[in-house]
Amino acid sequence: MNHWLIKSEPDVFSIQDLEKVEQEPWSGVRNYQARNFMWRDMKPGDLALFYHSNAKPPGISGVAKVASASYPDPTQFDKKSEYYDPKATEEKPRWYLVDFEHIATFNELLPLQALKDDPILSEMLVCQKGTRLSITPVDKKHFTRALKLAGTKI
DNA sequence: GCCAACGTTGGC
DNA sequence: GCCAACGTTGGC
Repeated sequence: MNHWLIKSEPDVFSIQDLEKVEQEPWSGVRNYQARNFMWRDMKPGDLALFYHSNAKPPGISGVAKVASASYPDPTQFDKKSEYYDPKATEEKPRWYLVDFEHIATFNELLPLQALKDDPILSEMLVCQKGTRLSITPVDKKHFTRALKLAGTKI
């Protein structure tokens, strides 16, 4: 099983939103590296840290689970969508996504600063300067450590 | 609001 | 295929 970190701006879609809807298609990813992770590497049952970016403060807010195989992101075909891609066709889709299912919401956000202050978690990609990828692979040891610091068991 | 980092676009 | 210009991300 692989572990991941997925970023979302809480103003747009937060862990609380995911908790409400229970499951959500991760649409709108328009970066090839992030797409490849979803399309090629994510498997149903994989677990992801849910990270709030552009938040005050930013940090990990909970855990989600990959709940589907990958399939074409329908918003790429929708002319009314802000994620519409004129170069994508139904025959040759460009963008793929998976569904995520809510697993846990942390009692308290695990802030980015706490990740940076931790000798183990500070190795994570999200702590490195200039890492803008919205989906990154995470070592199991980092995933486990984050849950421990958050005081959450799943 | 600033700005560093970095991905994408398009002219050549 | 190079690379400058441009746009976006996201912490601060």
